[in-house]
Amino acid sequence: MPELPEVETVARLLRPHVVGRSITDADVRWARSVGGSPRPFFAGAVGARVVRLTRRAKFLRFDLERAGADAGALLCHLRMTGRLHVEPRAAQAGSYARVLLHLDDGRVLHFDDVRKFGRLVFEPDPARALANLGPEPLEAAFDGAWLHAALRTRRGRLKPLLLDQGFLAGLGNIYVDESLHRAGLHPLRLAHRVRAEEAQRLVLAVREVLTRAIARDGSSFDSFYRTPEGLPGGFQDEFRVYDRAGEPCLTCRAPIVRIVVGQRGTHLCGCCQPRRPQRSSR
DNA sequence: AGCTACTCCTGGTAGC
DNA sequence: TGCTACCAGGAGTAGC
Repeated sequence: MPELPEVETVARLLRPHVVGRSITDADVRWARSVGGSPRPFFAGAVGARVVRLTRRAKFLRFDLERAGADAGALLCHLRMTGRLHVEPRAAQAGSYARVLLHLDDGRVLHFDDVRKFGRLVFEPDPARALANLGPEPLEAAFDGAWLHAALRTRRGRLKPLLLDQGFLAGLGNIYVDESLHRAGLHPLRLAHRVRAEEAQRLVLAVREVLTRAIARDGSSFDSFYRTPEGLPGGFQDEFRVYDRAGEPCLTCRAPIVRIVVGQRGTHLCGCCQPRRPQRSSR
């Protein structure tokens, strides 16, 4: 599933192909993919020029201009099976193509999405649309002190909170499981009981996992995620718990177990991630 | 307000 | 072989 590292990879690889290009036409093949109504999408996108492509949380943001003035943005969320890629005009659209944007260099930006959960919408005020997201985990503001203070105000379990994009932006099921294992924290730990040094460990684990995953162009454990170039990522080779139920923990050899937390498959090592906090030595 | 359950979708797979 | 039932999952929304 595209999470922060996958979306970051898509932004990096797509950028040289779309920044500076004008959108000359749009072909909407599934209306809900553009927010339900093709007409405002068409009006917002066609004739505009892409001046920037950035990532915020799991969103791709294509900033648009008309006659040199800001003209909103296209926001794309890939959800589980969305894929963006640029092809020559002659290339045939796949059977899962949901939106096609024709560019002024004769090429076409394809938004494919098997499960139709993804979105490519026109947003006149992108800053407002993205305003409720939590901090970026790779930015300096996300540190142990911030996380500890933020966790103390929450009554719920650790994992559902880390998946909440309003709390922290960009993590999904895979990277939460991987980060919690590396930090030695059980996903069902109560957020407000996480101690300062544990929050610090979690910050370092999240940063480490995301940085490694970005370096490997994300994770492709099934057939869905591919870079815009059509290649799989490589971080699935570094999974320690995700999709490894029954296999030995790479740290202690105990079998990885799979439980369900907030309707999500959750993978952990019961030995390295104890349910009760370890006694502090001091 | 803050948390949990349900919904959207479809391909793949397990079971018969 | 071919059918059915069920699973995966991000995030918006409804409900407690």
